[in-house]
Amino acid sequence: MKSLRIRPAKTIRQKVYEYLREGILNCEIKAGERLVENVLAERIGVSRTPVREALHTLEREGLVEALPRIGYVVCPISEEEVAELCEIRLALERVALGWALRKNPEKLANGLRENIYLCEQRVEAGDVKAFVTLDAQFHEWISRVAGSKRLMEMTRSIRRSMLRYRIQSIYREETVKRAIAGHERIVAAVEKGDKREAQRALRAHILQSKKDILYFGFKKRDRKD
Amino acid sequence: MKSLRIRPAKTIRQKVYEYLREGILNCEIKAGERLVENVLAERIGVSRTPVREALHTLEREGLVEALPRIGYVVCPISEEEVAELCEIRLALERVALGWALRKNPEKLANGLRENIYLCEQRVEAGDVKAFVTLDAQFHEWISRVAGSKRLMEMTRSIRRSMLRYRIQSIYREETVKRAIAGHERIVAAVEKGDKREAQRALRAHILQSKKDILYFGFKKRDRKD
DNA sequence: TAAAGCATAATTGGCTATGATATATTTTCA
DNA sequence: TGAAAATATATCATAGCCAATTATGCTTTA
Repeated sequence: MKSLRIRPAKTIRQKVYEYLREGILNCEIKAGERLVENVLAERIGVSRTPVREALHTLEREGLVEALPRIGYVVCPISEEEVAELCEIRLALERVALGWALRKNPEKLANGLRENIYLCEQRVEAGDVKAFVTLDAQFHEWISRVAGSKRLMEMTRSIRRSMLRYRIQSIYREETVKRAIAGHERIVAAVEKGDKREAQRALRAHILQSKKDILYFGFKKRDRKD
Repeated sequence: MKSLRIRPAKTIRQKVYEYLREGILNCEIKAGERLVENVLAERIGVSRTPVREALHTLEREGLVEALPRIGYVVCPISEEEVAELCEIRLALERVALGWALRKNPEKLANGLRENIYLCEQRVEAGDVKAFVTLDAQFHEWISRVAGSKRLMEMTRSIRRSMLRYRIQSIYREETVKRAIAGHERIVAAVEKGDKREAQRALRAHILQSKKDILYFGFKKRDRKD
């Protein structure tokens, strides 16, 4: 019997792109660091072409800056940008939540409720790190039920970008528990079918996470420039 | 005296990208049409490399779909997508308007007021088509004053995508005049410093344009599938 | 010594050619 | 007719090359 393959095999440029993206988001590749086509190609063991194209994709996503004929550098970070991203994210996820509630509130509620269950289970077991993935899934579920591929891509991209900053705060039990409480409030409103309250809860949740990020991600800095 | 050049010369891939983008937005390249690297490269008179990279950019922007190992096709259009885009656009421009009002309301008001003046001038002179550009500039100004490069890119990209649909409605004197009136209401609120009214006006304006697009862009269709 | 000028290196942009791979289409043959 | 095989098509990827541009280090000179 032939094997059914829905997803085509990943192209090399996708693999390279994802590899570099993860490196940047996990801060293994630091802000300001240069990315040189040749060096990367040799290190990874592929030709320049897919590396080049992966860098272009990263540029379009805003993770690296392309300086023509000079090279690529990982974009630096700033508090303003975090605040910016949070507000854009909030606006987009509000739209997603509205659509999801209109389209299929039961499906929405069920998925979110299950996610919270998994979160609590993991956190109780001491596995705080699992929250990174589960949190992403929580928010992605909203966009998924909303049914807009475009909106899902946009929110996902923004959430990803923020991972660079969240990394400082997201592993703390304190912030994780607060985030789960935020999720809980959203789900409760969704289950009651209260759209306004759900959006208020989403707003509060995202703004709280913004505070956490800014506090834990930037408090230690002491730059003068 | 030598000319000062801040912006480096455009790369070929940028030119190809813009060329194809305009073609798609103006509907000279129709939805469903295939884009073949070789054919385009030969027709344009460049090698395959920049064409390829331009296609990747178009894909990331959502104008073409990449079928791995098969080719590229111009994305089809649908009413749902237009509605989607309008709502996303509304959410993002609301954010932009809020920031712009907070940052520099005078600069915002002055730019918008001048734009309206230019619009009226052109329309009175019978040049309805000029509105396409001026309308883009009106909305871009809001994002520009807001001061977020990211937000500006996002709203611009969405507005551009919609040009494909707007093309049907935007040249009609009726809709142009209605749009200018919408702009007028926004500016009036901005000049009074009334943020809530400004956002209401923006909302009304964008939703009206949504109606126009859906009416003039889709009323003639009679598909059965 | 310090500044200016020059040569060189580094890096991406772009072109060409070629082969690999996956999909679509046509032909062949039972 | 219908399935299997061959062919065609288009992207994916590699390799190597040159061009354009910027950075850098060295040399020269006042």
